[in-house]
Parts: sequence; C-alpha cells; structure tokens
Amino acid sequence: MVESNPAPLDAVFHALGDATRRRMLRDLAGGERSVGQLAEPFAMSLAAASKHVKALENAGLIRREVRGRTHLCRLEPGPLASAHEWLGFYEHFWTSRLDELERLLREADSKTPPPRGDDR
Amino acid sequence: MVESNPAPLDAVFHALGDATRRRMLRDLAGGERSVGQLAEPFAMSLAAASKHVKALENAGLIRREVRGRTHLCRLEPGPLASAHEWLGFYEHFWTSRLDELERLLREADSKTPPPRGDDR
DNA sequence: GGAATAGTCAACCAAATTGTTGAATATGGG
DNA sequence: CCCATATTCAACAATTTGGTTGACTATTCC
Repeated sequence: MVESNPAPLDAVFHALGDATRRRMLRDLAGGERSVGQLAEPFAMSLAAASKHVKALENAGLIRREVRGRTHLCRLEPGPLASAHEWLGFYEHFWTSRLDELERLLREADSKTPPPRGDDR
Repeated sequence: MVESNPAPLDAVFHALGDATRRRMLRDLAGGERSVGQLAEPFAMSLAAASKHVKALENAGLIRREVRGRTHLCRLEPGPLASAHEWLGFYEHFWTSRLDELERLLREADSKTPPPRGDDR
C-alpha cells in the first residue's frame, strides 16, 4: 500500500507541521474540548485559532459536534495511525543495528567503484 | 519529553507534508541517490527538485556528501524516529479497543451532565 | 583548453498560509 | 426582548511556498 493515497497524507503532515495544532491535538488527547478551550493557551485571536481547528478538521484529525453554541472537538485517530504507519516503513533504519550495518556497507560499496571481485 | 523541541518537528512534519519529498525519501530508502536521481521521477526543473532536497536536508531528514560534481544524499533516520515517536503518543487511540471504549464512555459522560452514581 | 555534466543561486511570480480586525450568526439566560 | 457568549466569515496584509528561467560554479572527459 506504499503511498497509494497521497492527498490525505499531505493534509495530515501539513497539519502536524505547526506547533499550535500539535498542542491542540495534545489537549484533545485528554478528551473533548471546545474551540474556545483549544484556543485558550495561545496568544492569538479566536478567529486565528478557529482556522487551526479547521485545518485539523480538514485533515480528518478531529471531528466536530455542534452542541448549542459551542463546537465540541474530539480526536480522530485514523489519520494519525496512517501517518504513524507511513513512518513505520522506515523503522528499520533506526531500530536494527544490523540494518544500520547493512546501510553502511551499501554506502561503502558505492564509494569504491570496483568492489574488486567478491574474494580471492 | 512531551513536545520539548518543537522547532525540529515543525521542519520535519512540514517536509513530510509534500508528496514530492516523501517520494524522495522512499527512493533514498533504497540507498544513496544523487540530486539528479532524486529529481528524475518528477516533471519539474532540477532547480525546483534541488529546493525539495534542501528542505529535506534542513529538516535533518537527509545528509549530503559532495563527491566530485555530484551530491550524494542518504537517509538520516533520526528525525523520522522523532516524528514516529511523537505519533506513538497517540497509539492507544487507535490500537486498543478498551481505550476506544473508554473514549466512548468519556464522550457519553460529557453528553449526560449527571453521570448518575457509578453503579447502584 | 573546450564542451558536456551536476548542481546551486538569484530574481521573479502565483498561490497558499497565518495572522489581524470588524461584522454576522446562533444560542443561552435574565 | 436584550445582552452576553461561542464561533464563523469576509476582507486585508505579511510571509512562505513551490515553481520557472537564466546565469554561474565546479568537475569530468576528450
């Protein structure tokens, strides 16, 4: 399934590329929050925070339920799982020392043009 | 260590928020590649691709070694691991059905103001 | 030396992002 | 009804992004 749906990942990673929005997600990890509550930690207008909320919503990272005059937001884990899975593809690059060794060897090979017959 | 170094994550997630750069990383997962090789799959000028490479470099996702007239790039797994780890914080939101149930209950609670004594 | 190759740099442009403010909408509570 | 609260919307400005083209640098090859 290697990168079959690039559009969602674009939106998800873009949304995650902003500390304001990441902080909002952290807060939402503690349960439902209203837009006002999400905006509260930031020194910006509510309208600006509202745009960040919308960015998260567009990326599918949160869902919104309008209850009376307040909009309750909750975390939507699916896209986070997708992003996590995408990154997981590279996991062996930082986990296994054998893979690391293998990478270094491949690197060394490309540095010495003629690998000079496997042995003998 | 909850979000202690936001600047790098900004750059990393921003870099990942573009399908061109994600494709470059995929190619680099197969070993070293020159800037020209990384640019080859795309219908854009080499200069444009070069900018993408620089974005990856600025995010620490790749390292570059100038060999003669070609710039060899290789994957730098550290920042990918950081991003993966950041996302891992949310893992229980999509893995455990119990956590999912818990979330739904919390949600139900907030919907019915008086949760009406834990049992009895 | 001279030409082809690999890549960056600078200037420019269009579009998107991120913030602001002020007005508009909708709900809730005396 | 009136007013405060919660939030979005529209218009605007500054900045960033992602692309182009043309010139420049460095290296390799003959």
